[in-house]
Amino acid sequence: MRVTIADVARMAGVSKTTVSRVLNTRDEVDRSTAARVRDVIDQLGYVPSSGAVGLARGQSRTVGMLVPSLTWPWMGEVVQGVVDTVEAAEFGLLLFTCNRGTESVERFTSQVSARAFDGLLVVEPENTLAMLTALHRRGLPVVLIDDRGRHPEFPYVTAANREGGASAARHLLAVGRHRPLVLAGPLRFGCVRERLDGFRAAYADGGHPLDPALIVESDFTEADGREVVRRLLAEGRDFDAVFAHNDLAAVGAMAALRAAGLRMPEDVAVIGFDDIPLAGHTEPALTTVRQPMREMGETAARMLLARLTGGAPPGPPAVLPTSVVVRRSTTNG
Amino acid sequence: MRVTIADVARMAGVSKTTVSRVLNTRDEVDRSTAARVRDVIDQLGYVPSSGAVGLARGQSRTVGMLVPSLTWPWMGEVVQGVVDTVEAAEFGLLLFTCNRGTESVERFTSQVSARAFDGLLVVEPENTLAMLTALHRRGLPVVLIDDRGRHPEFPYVTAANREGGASAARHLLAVGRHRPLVLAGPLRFGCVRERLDGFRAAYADGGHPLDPALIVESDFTEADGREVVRRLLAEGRDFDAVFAHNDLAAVGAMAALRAAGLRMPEDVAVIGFDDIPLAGHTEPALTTVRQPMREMGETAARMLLARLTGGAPPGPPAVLPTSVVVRRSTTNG
DNA sequence: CTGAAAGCGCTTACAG
DNA sequence: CTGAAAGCGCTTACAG
Repeated sequence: MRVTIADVARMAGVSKTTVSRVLNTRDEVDRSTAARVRDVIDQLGYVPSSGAVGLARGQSRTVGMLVPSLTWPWMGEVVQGVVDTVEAAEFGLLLFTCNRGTESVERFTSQVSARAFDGLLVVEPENTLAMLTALHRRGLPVVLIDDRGRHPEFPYVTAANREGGASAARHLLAVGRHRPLVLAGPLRFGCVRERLDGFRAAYADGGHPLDPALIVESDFTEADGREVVRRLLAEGRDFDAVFAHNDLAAVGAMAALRAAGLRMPEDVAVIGFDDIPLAGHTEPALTTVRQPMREMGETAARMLLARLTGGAPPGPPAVLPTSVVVRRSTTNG
Repeated sequence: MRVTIADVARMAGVSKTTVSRVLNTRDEVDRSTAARVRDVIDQLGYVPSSGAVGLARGQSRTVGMLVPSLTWPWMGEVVQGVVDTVEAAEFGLLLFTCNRGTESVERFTSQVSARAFDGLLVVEPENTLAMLTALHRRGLPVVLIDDRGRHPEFPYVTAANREGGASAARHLLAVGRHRPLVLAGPLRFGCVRERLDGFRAAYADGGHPLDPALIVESDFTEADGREVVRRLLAEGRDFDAVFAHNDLAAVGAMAALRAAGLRMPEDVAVIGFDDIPLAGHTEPALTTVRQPMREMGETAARMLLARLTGGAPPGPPAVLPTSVVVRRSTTNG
């Protein structure tokens, strides 16, 4: 049988109220009484029922996390950062995905109403934004981990995309590349426009304004990255570098370059964005702009916990710095 | 304010008992009464509090999952399989990691005692086995997703390691390799011994017994895979293939082979185990024995849910088939 | 410093 | 078919 607070109270010869007080370390308890109660707790191995505590207190000490997919290359880092932070605060983490469309969204929404968690972390909400806004207005604390759009309604954490793009440009300029191809992501995403802006501005500053014909929209997939570069090479376009807006597209670009018999980095230098695990293992290894995914998860979790435990107000977005990880695809020096 | 069952009861002109009955679709309710109650529920947007339901019923409709790390290359697939299955059954998934040693293990244990979840899924419990055994004996349903050891006490799901090793051997034999190097994982792991046994038996069957000097223990890391192969090449060992017990070690082996100026697959064919995302992107792309990670997650979740909802007894282990994914590292035909 | 009692929002015998 | 009441295991005014 489960050990309850009543068992502890009986055995310690006090009321449940008193046990509850020592559990919650209120200082109104006599020291020797408290010590006795603590002894009994240890002896019985008593642990409060989280469900009962949650019901009585009106909160669950649990955080929800909604992700589009767990199989994206960088998602593990984000979730790891969140789990670590949430566990350290002695909260639980309830994980949801919304990969099955409407059905999962509805199921998810009802979990919220069921008060299964006190606050919510969301990664890149593309089709759940309306739902999230409604939940947020009803009072659910929400923090976004999101690069793709701007959501003034929510606190969020993101990477320094503009500066990331600029640093990619400065790196390519430093290795002497003046005609870069930009393999951009979908231009409807905020992060894509920012990376592009930063990159463009830095090239202009460097005295080599971008050729508009060498800015091409792609869709973040390896297949499309490969196809776009193949096509441009077939058209005879001239470029000495590729800045891909994510590593997967960069890998596709590298495949197309290799197929065309071009050497990297001698003929074309390639730089990506993300620093997924794969980046260190391509041939040549891929130089890339690193997004601090784990730190982004940690930061988002801390922001949410601050609201939940401290009652802190929403607070400004957190923009975490990127860094260029230099590998062989841009330099063999 | 939160809508409760009392609100619904009042508005529908019935007792809370009746509302609870229609919620739980007991058939003892008059059809028109039930319809009226359902109307009110929709109108109010009422959703039962999961905490209260859990307390009253003595179970949480939540499954716990304990993983060593979320950043391992194949972990995303496993967790995705679990989440999908658990969500479809309208259970929640509470995620834990134990990457911070004793402290996290203790915190985790107390979550169990707190009855935060009804059953537990565990991935490769290396240092938590004692704790898990204790929990299991106290009545917590546990299912393992584990290749590394044999745990007769628990139901588990695993891949067909022996057959996987045998299929690697048959593939290498089919491409004409008779002197393979086996880059084994740590021999204390069950999966390693099984992969080795299957591989050895298939080579013996093929008329080419393995050379014991070409079976080398390594530690599943890329760095060690590289170092081992480098050393063997330096010693002048003669082999025409490498069977690495995981893809990461295979990638290390490929780096060492390339550094030695050997061509793949012409001089040495390489086959790995796992089929992590990276495998399709190495140069040459890596042939490997695929473990169905997502299916393993799904299966484990189903086994656990069967116990939780159907009260089914523990049941036998599930052994899922592997398959050889042929890429360029073993054949350019 | 301590305890009796009400309450959190449900479910479930039990009685009718 | 329906409801009053007790109970799940806690917390928290309130009173002393």
